Amino acid sequence: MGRQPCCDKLGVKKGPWTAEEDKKLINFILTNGHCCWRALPKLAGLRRCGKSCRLRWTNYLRPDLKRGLLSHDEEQLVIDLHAHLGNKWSKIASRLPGRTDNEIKNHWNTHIKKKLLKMGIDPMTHQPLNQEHSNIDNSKTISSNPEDISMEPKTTNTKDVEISATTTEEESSSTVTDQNNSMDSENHLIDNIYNDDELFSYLWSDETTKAEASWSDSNFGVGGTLYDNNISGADTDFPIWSPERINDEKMFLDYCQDFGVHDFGF
DNA sequence: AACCCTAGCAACCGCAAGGCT
DNA sequence: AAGCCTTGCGGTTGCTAGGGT
Repeated sequence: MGRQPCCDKLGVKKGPWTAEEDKKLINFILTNGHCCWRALPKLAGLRRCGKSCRLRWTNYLRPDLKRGLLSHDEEQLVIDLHAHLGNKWSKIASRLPGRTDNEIKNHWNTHIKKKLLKMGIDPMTHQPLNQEHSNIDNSKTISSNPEDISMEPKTTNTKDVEISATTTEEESSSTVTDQNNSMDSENHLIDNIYNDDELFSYLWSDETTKAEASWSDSNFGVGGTLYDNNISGADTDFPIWSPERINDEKMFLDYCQDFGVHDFGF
């Protein structure tokens, strides 16, 4: 029988999204959530495949996304996590609130890879290029097994990220640092989100009053949580932004105003 | 001014995983 | 247990803007 294509190719638009399409997608998701990506385009009046809609939403339209280049700390975290996890971009992204796997992957390929090469470090193995072979027998200091890597070459200061050797320890230690990191990131997120983007002020501006109801019900998760924790990875252990996480309600409302959801009826 | 080259990023594609029946 | 469906992931492509000649 074979796999059913993700969408009937006929009549499905591809390529860059228009502001109008973005708006439709945002409106629909704010109103109805995204219960079924496959059915979403039809329901939202979009000539796109569900996959494309999901990608657009998760990589570009989600209101909890950070925008702009990765900070030095974030970059360092990516390097450390990559040393540990390899090309598991979604897992890496799950440790960086507001960042998407696609964004991190792109950043890795365009910036970090080059930086590491310039510093004489193999971006895949995280070992010094000229020592790759001589270190094969010296696995105590630098292991070729990603699970065992306890130290990356000191590319930059690593004070903010320390990943211990074992998997379980890694989880707990990185959780602690992630929490610190994500608290900062969270503040950053609230400060920075969408401040500078005219497109978004347009996209989030009007025709969204019907979304009012959905903000208070379960469309965005239990008890009004804005986002499903699984959006960027199943094992997220950093604090996910949600109204509950913001201490007082006013702060939440301020936050909403920051990216234009004041028009949704708050 | 026109052309070429390159870097960066958004989006697509194919496959895999997991859930459901 | 098997097959189907949906979603998620990682690799890759292609467009565009900016810089250089």
